[in-house]
Amino acid sequence: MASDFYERVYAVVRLIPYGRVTSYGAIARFIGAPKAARTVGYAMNASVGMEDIAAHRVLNRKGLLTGKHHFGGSKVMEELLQSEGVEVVNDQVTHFDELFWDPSRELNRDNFI
DNA sequence: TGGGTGACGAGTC
DNA sequence: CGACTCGCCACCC
Repeated sequence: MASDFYERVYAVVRLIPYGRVTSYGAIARFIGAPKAARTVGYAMNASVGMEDIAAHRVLNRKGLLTGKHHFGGSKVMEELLQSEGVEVVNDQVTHFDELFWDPSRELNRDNFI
């Protein structure tokens, strides 16, 4: 079975609203492992193939599509975001600060920890 | 068991 | 600003 850490990551990713984005670090903070942002990315890598995991809505702290190469194609991630109305230019989400969805601010931590 | 790795982030220069 | 370095932590040989 997947580790509890992975389960928490997936649980948060599943709650990212349509057309919104967040960052690996934000998820890491929310699940109680603020220093494990890299591991969150590792967990997302393992989520490739899970259709209920919107991994394309998770970016790095700058709003850069750093994980696009893990989507099977270099443009798949960008197309998924654009299909949700998220504008992407040069592998970067425009208006990232407005589209940013912070789980530790929008969610109740008590439901996860 | 030990060591390398990476879809990151923060600090420095 | 951008480019570099270092720390972090779960996971895979």
